[in-house]
Amino acid sequence: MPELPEVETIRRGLDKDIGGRKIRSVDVKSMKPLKRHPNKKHFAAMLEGAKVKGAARRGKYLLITLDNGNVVVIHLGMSGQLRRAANKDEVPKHTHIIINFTQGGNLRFIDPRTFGEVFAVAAEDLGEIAPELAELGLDPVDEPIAWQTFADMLMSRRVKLKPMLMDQKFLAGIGNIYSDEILFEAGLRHDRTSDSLTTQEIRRLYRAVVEILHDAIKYRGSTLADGGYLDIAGQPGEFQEHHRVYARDGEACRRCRTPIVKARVSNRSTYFCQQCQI
DNA sequence: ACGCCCGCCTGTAAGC
DNA sequence: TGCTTACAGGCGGGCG
Repeated sequence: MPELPEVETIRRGLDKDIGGRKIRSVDVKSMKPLKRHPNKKHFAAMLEGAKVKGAARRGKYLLITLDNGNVVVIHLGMSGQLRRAANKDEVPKHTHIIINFTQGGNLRFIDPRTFGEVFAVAAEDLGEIAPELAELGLDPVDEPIAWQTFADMLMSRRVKLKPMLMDQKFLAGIGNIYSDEILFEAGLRHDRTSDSLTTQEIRRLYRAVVEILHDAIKYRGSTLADGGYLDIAGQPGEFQEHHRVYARDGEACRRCRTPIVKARVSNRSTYFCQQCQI
């Protein structure tokens, strides 16, 4: 659920909200998200007493940098949320970690399905502890991709477009929702192979990747019917109102009025317009 | 090299 | 009404 636009919205909130704050203490309610730590103390000790420098993002990963040289890495998985709260606020179910600030208030990591992960690491050990971060592909929002690089990546492989867009080693940050929206915008079917695209189609796909992600960030991400994604203030996004295919099966295509089709592709819901996407 | 499936997990909703 | 089942999907791993 949280893909690049949602994570970026959270990053901006964090940067503004907790930047400069000092960490007084850390409550670990459950070790579930701390897969890479032997115990609670090992994690807490890397945070306590440090001041937050800022929040960065790589694909779907959040990186909170501290002034003691450590980095807190957060992946929200499918149902992870970060929430700013006051000390007296009720602690909801599935709250795994609470980071308390000296100025008052705290930041909570909440995750019902526990696919998310949190770990702290010395910045210089990041590559060793988290090789998957080093393997991430280009971030289409963080670093503008050269047109030729994009075309080369497509032409050098024979893969289906949807799995390719969702491959974090190719481009970082795109998941199930935005791959469908990007493919609609580009007018391409999910099962077209990467090396079958004409120059014009490559250009359309390239443009769609950048446009859809920027647009989604502008509307602060997508909050689906299950309310799985909320920003750090607990506010939903609005991009779901602009979805043209995702979760719109049976509804009329906004471009041609043909009903949007839902298919199950490699065990994932895929939405597309049979008329507009070739 | 690539496609596809599974397991991880829980809340929600549909179906019998 | 109450149970069972399917579904939501990010990601790593395994298999064909």
